[in-house]
Amino acid sequence: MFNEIKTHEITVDIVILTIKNNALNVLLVKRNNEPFKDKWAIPGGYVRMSENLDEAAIRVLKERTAVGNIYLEQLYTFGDPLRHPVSRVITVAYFALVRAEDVDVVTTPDLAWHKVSDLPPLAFDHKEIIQYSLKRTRERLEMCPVAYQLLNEKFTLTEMQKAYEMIMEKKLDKRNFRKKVITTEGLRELNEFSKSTSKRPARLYTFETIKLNSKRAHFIKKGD
Amino acid sequence: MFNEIKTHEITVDIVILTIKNNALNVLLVKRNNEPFKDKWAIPGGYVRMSENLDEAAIRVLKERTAVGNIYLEQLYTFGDPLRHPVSRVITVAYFALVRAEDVDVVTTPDLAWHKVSDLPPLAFDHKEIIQYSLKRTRERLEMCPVAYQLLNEKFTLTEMQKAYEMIMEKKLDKRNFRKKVITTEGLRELNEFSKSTSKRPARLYTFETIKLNSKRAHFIKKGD
DNA sequence: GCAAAAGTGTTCTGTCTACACCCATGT
DNA sequence: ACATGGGTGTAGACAGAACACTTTTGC
Repeated sequence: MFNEIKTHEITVDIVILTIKNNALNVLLVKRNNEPFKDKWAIPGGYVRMSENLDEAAIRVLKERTAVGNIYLEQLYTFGDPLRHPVSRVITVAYFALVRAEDVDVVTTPDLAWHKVSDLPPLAFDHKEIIQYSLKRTRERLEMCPVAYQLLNEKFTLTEMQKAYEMIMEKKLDKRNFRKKVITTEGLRELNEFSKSTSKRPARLYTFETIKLNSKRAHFIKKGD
Repeated sequence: MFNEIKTHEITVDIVILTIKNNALNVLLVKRNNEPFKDKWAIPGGYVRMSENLDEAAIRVLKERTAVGNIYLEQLYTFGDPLRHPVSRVITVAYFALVRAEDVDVVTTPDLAWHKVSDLPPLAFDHKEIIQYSLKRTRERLEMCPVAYQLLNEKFTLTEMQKAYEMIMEKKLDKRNFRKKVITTEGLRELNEFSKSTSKRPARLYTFETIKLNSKRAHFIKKGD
């Protein structure tokens, strides 16, 4: 009986977020097959028999980007029978936060960063998946300094504040932000200063230790 | 190639929690098939082609219990290739909070409530799934009054405090608890008092409105 | 009348918010 | 010298924590 068929196609799809050009960006691929041919989608792939879900997510991530220092967390599993117009595909969605300076993506007309505030039409339910990943990122931000995963290894407090403001979608008070952040465990003040930008150089900071808020989230280091 | 096989068996498993006998309890079934024959497990079942994941979870829930007023939320998807010793089964875990007074479970030697503080050996990775559901319940408790889903429709503040203490696994201060809870939106003081227990009767309260913290969580009402 | 649980306020402390000016540098 | 972003402190509001006694009832 149709209802009793019990094997399904399972994919992982990954929302890969980074900060680029002063905005939060997500990596999208243009589909070159039906369904949704020529529409943009988040990167994904089938789960293989021999790998667990996290491994599948990491594999898909590495197929698209050469990156070190990734924050990776399972987001939610989407399984509406109609989410895929042709067959039944259940997808385990992940989201990843990556550093712009660490990312090595060869962007082509078919693989590109898009501002999350200005997304093209997306395949499947990928818009919903991206929206949910933003909500989850906001929640994480309040609990542990995941934002550091979006920042370069050395960063100024203004850069960090910009990152928070982008994700939280609201302006923060400079003095209050710095006061709070400086008391954060694991943040270290460096004796180095930004030089690139004109005007007064800003002190650089770095994170020495990060506490994960869940044993089910991963920080993947360069070379893993 | 083996690695490329892309369909999997997919199940939903549900951690069903309630308060019984002054303790947090989880509903378990005794398996009557291999693998793990005669071990306890959380209720689960295969996802059918025509239903989405939430529907599958609700169906499994209703196969085991006749209940109204359920809080139901997707928990996490477990997909380790070795979690099932025989075949590859990926499970989307859910957790449900139900009211003792609403639950109609015919408990038998093969279907019974167990105190979460005193679990028997469990099949598969179900121990881990239960642990994670408790963590999530704690998180939810801090954000929205899901505890009301575990309490009877009318309850005393002491009962509510006991529920919080069981889930948070720590003692709370009576005066502070009451002060905070009474300012909660949606809690209504009734002109009724508990009679059953000896000693001074306690005022009863009820929730009139509950805010969900996520559009992906459900309150399922009686008769749905 | 006594055992048992119900009910009730105040103080302290730490955290979050709002808010405006001087400083160091490059041009 | 001036334009630009970097850097700094204080006061008020609010929320959470600590803490002990009186009240009401059943027996």
